[in-house]
Amino acid sequence: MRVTTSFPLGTLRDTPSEAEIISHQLLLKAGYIRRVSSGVYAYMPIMLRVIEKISAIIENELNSIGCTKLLLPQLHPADLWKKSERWEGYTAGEGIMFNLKDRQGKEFGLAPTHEEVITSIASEIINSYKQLPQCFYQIQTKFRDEIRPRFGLMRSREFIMKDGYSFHSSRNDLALFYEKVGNAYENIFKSCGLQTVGVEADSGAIGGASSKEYMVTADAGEDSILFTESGSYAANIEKAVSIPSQPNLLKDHISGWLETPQQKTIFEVCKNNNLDPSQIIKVVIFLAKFESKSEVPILACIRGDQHINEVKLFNLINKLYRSNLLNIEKIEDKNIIEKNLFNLPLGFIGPDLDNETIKESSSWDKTWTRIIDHSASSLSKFISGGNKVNFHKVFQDFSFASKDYLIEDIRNAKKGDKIKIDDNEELKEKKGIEIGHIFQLGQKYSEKLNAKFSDKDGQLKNLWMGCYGIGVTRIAQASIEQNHDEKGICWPIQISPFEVIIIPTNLKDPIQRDLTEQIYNNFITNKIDVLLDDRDDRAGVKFKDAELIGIPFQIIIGRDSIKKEVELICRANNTKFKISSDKLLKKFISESEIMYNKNS
RNA sequence: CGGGGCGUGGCGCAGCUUGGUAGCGCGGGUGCUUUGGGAGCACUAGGUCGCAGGUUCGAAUCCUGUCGCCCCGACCA
Repeated sequence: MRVTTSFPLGTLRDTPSEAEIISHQLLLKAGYIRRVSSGVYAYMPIMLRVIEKISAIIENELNSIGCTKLLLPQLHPADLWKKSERWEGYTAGEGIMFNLKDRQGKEFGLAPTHEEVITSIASEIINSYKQLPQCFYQIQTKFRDEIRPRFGLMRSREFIMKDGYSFHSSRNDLALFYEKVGNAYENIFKSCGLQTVGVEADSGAIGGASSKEYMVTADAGEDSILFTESGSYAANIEKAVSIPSQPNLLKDHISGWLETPQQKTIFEVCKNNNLDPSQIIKVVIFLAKFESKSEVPILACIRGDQHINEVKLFNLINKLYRSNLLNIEKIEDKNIIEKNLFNLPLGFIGPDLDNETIKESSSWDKTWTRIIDHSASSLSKFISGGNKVNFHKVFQDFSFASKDYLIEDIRNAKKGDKIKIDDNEELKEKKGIEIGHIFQLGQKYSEKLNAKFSDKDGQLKNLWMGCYGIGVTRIAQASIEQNHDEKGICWPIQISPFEVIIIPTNLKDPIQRDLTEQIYNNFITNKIDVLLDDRDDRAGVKFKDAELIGIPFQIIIGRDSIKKEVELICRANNTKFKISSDKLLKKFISESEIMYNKNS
């Protein structure tokens, strides 16, 4: 490709002010993407080459474990999503699915994911266990109506994703294939030159049993991951389970009521009464809203030095009730409290808050669903709200084990916690960018969509399913987050838009010009991804651009052309080789091979 | 949706407090000089100051509304 005639670069001198994190700034500054609307980007030619390289790596690896590529529609009829009972949850209220009506008034959604479509199609073509297992995948634009798109391609409303769906005759076969995909994923990310961690994850709205996320570790990441140094454990903070630190037990002589005027937070109560947060039980109230329109008030208790994990809480409540849970939110709004609750001593609530606090006139469930975290239930003596404004009290031998209280894990694990009682290893925390996610869905979708096959005994059974995602555009940006310096991007060679860029420093010099053409043609003939910066610009400009766009190798053609000598420079570590032009190709091939092997 | 900030040429910004008819740097074009680290000089094109109302003799500037964008939070395969 020649910059002047077929590959305009579109780099910017200044960093656009809209970008906050480095990878987003570089994508814009180096001319890879242009913003069209909030969370909607155009991928410029140079970006498309990166996307295609990543896609090729993915395809290669998935094909090798027997997956088959296809392409599914992006416009999905609402009926299909109503069958899986996801239409309401994905469109109404907090819905993330763009949806629209055609001229007949028929409803459609723009697909954020394809379980429904693939399941209905697969069930039409799969009839017998003899056809199993099968795995179909596609690489395609997905849509999500993000409330707040941010960080460029990291959280955008339109993005390219590889999504795959597998079908199996048994739970066991699914589990085996899931492992296989996990291995393929490790290979894919390695081949992309990325450092990733596989972590246990929450399976979220998509549902299903087991789920694993692949994270690129980077400070700009939006997820927190907890792991042990030895690698024995790694999980998303949403999912992580740990042993809380030991509490400071209350002294024996403390008992009865504590007057705590205006002390509504744990911090204030501790400061004014010389207490430790682990001696207090914090009570937080939530409202759970269900698809069936029913609303259930939740009383969640946890030790004062710990935090409630709302994902765990959500999953727990979702399991507890029949109807689909839409969301849970903290009850904070004064109007809502006044309308539904009676004399709520906000800031002074205890675990024994009376059901009488819920007004008869309220549309809510009339009893509190009481959930106590293990960290709280194990305290035999503790301080909590007195259910009376300006008072806390000491609870002694309070029995959470009675039938009114559910003792569960609703706690955020945190760094410093231990994993096992007999193991001293502590959890560490890092930020991560989720670039892949694999799930064992089980039979959730095949049941809803009636996707069956005949087993060996001729019996109709529901298909077992897995689903597997990789954020293609997210990989591109995450890679920049991991591979850049003060000059710009340093692509891993495997996903770089070009392997090498040729920079003639002075094209007016006929010797340089001829040598440039000769080298360029030679590289093209040898099927090397080469970009020729044939702009009639000063050398400095071309050097800066080459560094900014991050091509791993540069060939500088300059003064020594007369001696048929050129320079080969490695972008990442700035090693330079002065070399005769007839040995250049060979040298480049050996150097680039080293780089390919090092990264993968 | 709550809090904060910003919309002025392709990009980065000044001007707004105190109204007087738009400016700087970079980028673009042309010419000459220069040519291994974002060149110099000269000339030049390009903006209904997000949009709509209002106040005023006069609005980028003041007022009202509205749209868009960014950041924090809530939210999130």
